[in-house]
Amino acid sequence: MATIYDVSLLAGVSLATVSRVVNNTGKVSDKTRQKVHDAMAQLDYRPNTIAQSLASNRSNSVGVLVSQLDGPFYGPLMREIESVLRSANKHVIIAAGHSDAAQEKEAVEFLLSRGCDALIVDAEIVTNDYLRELCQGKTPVVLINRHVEGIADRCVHLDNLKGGLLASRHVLEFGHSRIAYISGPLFKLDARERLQGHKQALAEHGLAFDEALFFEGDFREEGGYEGMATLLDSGEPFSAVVCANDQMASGAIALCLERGLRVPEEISFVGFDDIPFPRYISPKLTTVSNPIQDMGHMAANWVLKEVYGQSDIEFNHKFEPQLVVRESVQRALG
Amino acid sequence: MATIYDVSLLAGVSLATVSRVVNNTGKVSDKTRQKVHDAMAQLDYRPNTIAQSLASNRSNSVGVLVSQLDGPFYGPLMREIESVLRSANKHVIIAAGHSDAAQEKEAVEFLLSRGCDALIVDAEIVTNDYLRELCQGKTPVVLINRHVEGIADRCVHLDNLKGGLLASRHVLEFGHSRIAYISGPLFKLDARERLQGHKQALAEHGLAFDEALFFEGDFREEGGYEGMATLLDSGEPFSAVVCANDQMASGAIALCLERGLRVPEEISFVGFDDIPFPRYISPKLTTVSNPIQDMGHMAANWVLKEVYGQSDIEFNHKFEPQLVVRESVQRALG
DNA sequence: GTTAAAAATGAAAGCGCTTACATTAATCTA
DNA sequence: TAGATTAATGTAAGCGCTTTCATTTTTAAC
Repeated sequence: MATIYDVSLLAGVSLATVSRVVNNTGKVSDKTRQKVHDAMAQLDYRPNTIAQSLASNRSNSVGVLVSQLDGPFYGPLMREIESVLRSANKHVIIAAGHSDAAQEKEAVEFLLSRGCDALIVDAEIVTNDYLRELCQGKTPVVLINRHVEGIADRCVHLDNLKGGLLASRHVLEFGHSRIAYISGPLFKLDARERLQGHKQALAEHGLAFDEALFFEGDFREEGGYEGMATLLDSGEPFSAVVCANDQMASGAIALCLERGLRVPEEISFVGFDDIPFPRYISPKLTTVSNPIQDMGHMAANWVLKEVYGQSDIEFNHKFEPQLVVRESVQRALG
Repeated sequence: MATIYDVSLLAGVSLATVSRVVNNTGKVSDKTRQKVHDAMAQLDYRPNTIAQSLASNRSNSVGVLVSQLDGPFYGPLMREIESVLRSANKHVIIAAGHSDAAQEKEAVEFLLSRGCDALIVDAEIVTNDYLRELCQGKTPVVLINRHVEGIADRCVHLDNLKGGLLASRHVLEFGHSRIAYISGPLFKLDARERLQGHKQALAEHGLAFDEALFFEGDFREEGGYEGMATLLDSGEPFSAVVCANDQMASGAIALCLERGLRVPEEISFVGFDDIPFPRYISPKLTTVSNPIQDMGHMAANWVLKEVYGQSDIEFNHKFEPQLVVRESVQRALG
């Protein structure tokens, strides 16, 4: 592999000049530039990005921490981030936190030691204090899906409370009053916020929150399935189920269909996130949109702007969920 | 950030010695090692991986190229790769090819120039010649989801033909004879191989392949939905649909349900890949398993073994699909 | 107590690039 | 046309680490 030195030799110029044309910095005469380009082409020269990073103290890479690499939620987020960054010729190092404090921290360390110019972090478990300290460091950090006091200007997040409100209000307005709730794991902030929205909606309609109609799931199909079974088996009557995400809603609906319950005729369902798949089940799932891609877009552009001076997007911290009415909620009987 | 030099100063030893204890190479007396460890701890020293890479010509990073970052198929693949590699303290740089030749090549260039120690490549579009040449290079490469003559020892792939055979045989054995086929995009090898399996199964049963019952989709829900509409609207009779992947099957089933067709009573369906979601629709989708995670595991371990000398897994090139019988196929009437 | 072998350590030359600064060439001004 | 600007190029010192090779220290052998 040819080095910059080989190029300078062949072109008959100095290292500095080659570097200038490679990076398009400083003044270079057209004639010289051409010579250098020719030499680069002839040698099939490609800069060693590692050496560039070391010398310039810039890695042109940004670290992304998500809790999982797969799933309908993080996939689109990463896709959006990668796409924005790549079109600016930056690239992405991805690490997974697996919803574990130690792994999240280790991943951050890792990305930092890898010389990332910035971090986009979707941390579920680590404490606010840890994140505040992280933001103190010299590597710029954006937080996704999390609102942390004191560093609000670094957070891109969804108004989960409002989302929860929207979902539950919808079924309430359809006349349901016995409403089961399948929650996400409560160690996750968004799960707690959505639940809070639900409770608030209940209160608005003068209804008390009933522990017997509550199940703490895992944000996955399995949890919804299991939660639905538990709820049904408890014997408590209810006519609608609000699920803290679409995956659990899908699992819950699957169980209902297995047991021969008709949806939405006998039980209504609302989800959360508006992931693609449940649009293809029957009934099509009524849900609350989560503009995760927009948030990824925003985070990536923030990095472009703050770190590379390349974007002039206006920073928007808080994204609004919206109710997406489809077919899984029906008016309560009686 | 403390450098190795600071550590050497504080510990009162040379750079070389610090490097030795950091990398656990060469001989170092216990006493010295302890001094160095103390100094590192005191300074909160963490090696600069970029400098390490430059000096050692080893980046401890492996590049992964997939066609998409999201979706039910690539997510688990990446998860598995990241997990294996990370537990060996390597890390992953991910790039997306977006099913476009130029982008795939650019991504490979990018990963190469980034100094990856190895590449795991799921390339859909670039030619076999390109891949053969790539494998010639000094960076070791494993190919996933693709079988290329001449470099078969670098390929980890699924027996798609057999999978296609399994799927179609299943409906054939249930007595169907008018079988529609919704294919993946034919520029993709796996789509072609699966189709070939279908044709072969047809031939085994003395049936001719009928163009009128064929639709070329896109491996996404939309394509299945659209394909189903086209097929239905064509007026050609058929009692079963074989889909080249589960996503298209889901889209196709969704359309049927919209039109009030009962599945599987009126139309039977088989999918391919066995992704999680369609297990939660009704009817549960009969499909063919695609051990994508196993393949990712294998590819990652190959890298560990060949590049880092760390694994002693036995290399398995070809993975076998299996029929997963659920509820979406019913005996043909008459 | 020598001497040879082994173990521990250090000196220093890179790895391929960037960049401040110095130098030289070209252009302008009066 | 001398002197002052400005443009173009080159020199060389790093960036933080690894690694070869030489040197010193310790241990072993007799």
